[in-house]
Amino acid sequence: MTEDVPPRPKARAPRGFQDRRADALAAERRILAAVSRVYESYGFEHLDTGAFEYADALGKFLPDADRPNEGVFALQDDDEQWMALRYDLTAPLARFAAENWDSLSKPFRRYAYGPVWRNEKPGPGRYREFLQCDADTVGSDRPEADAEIIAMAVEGYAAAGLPRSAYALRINNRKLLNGLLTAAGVVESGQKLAVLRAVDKLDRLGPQGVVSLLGAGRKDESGAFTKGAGLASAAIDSVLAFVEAGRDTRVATLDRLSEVIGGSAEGDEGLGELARISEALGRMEVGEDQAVFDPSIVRGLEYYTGAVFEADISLQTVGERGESVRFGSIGGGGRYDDLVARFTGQKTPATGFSFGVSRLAAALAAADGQGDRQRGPVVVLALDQALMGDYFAIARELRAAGLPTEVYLGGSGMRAQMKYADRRLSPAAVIVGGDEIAAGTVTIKDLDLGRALAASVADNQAWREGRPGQVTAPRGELVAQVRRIVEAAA
RNA sequence: GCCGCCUUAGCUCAGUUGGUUAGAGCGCUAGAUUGUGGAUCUAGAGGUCCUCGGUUCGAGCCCGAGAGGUGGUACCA
Repeated sequence: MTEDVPPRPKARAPRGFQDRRADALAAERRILAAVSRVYESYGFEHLDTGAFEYADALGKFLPDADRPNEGVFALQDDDEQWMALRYDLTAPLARFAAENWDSLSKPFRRYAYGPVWRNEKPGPGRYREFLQCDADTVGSDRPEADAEIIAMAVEGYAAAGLPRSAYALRINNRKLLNGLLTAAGVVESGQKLAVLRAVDKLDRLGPQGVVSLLGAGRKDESGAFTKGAGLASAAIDSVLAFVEAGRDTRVATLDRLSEVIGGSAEGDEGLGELARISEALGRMEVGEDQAVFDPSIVRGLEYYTGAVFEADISLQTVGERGESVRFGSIGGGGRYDDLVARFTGQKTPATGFSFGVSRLAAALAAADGQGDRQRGPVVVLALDQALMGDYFAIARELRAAGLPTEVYLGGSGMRAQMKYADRRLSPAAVIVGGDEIAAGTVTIKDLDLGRALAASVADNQAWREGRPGQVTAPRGELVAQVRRIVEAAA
């Protein structure tokens, strides 16, 4: 009988999706706990919403029949409605706030964290599923609300464990550049957008590159040509002067900006908002090195209407192959006064910030040298089938005493069991065979001690017979002996 | 989306002008060591040579298309 062999599926994660193991998860959990504590200390309430939203709630990236998954992961519900996985936490917040507006106490302040999904080309440090952690204030147009968001972001990074010198929040206001462009006679929206994109590339291309992109266009090393914004040279000069207006302190930058902006109504409004943010940041004692006014910050998102924030990490690390590893932006946000209005028709001021948790975790791991590995449990070796009951009794006793413990459940011999415990980074192994049962004792091995000694032992016979870190104690001392070893390891 | 490069064992890679049975290191499993982790030695398992089509007596190698990966660029709510 010949049977068709069913094709075997290839075991692989979808591209852009990653498996995270205990070490990475523990790091994420630490970050989320630390940042949540900061948010709650400012009075923000925790909110969780579902992974899916109806597509029309997600904004202008609606799935259409031809390309339903452009940018988002979308599917059609059994009532034909399009639903899509959320691509950030802000759109669901806007929906929630609009849906519950009448019953919420205003301003509504909430924080949220969870995975978001984007259906786009993955790259290094860029996934199609990743964690964000957001805090937003809905219903306050005060610049002080922005200042508070900034202060929390700075505090959040510190609480997560980033060294102060490794990060900074860069702050700008959309109204400044808008006002400047209006004053310079640039009113066409496509052209404005091109200017924003050009300015955004200052850090990567430098002033020269930005000037080309503001003007006719730019050809890169690969020969590809990017069309420019087509500004006149006078306008280019004023944009460049604006972009380079950054000074050592927030107040000095403000002074310089007021010289450069040139008195448009919108520009003055932006300056006024930044001044009040500056005042509040000063009184909240947010350091000049932690929160910087930087006119070149744009944030691509079109929905921002006022202040914009972006967190940069300056950490430079070296990867496994000696290449330098750069982490991009590790968070961003800003003021979006029109998002809730999409649902309610009423202009509702809102401002918020989003931590890129996954990137932050990667940055932290690089900063402190790959981070700590999670310790394994105490392993009770299964040496004798007839004694399995005793092994489970021992494990129960240890767990009851608060010591994570497992009985080895594989089928391999003792050597493999020791190796198993070693590779799990277990602090101790409990060895009970016929000898111990007969004598009423337990043998406990301190695996860390052996790990430390291993380097200096060359001869296997000596290594084995030396039995480093191994004690045999009366059965009644089991918990005390194991606890001593585990606590020394922690 | 566009341009370049790449795809051979779990991982990193070698593979001669196109010629018999496709290799190495690391890792994995086991033995040397009946009850002891590292090192050493030995053995073993592990392959759709990315896929499909073509050229050829013969293709891992040549040609075409596609997929995936990667770097740059564009976009990025």
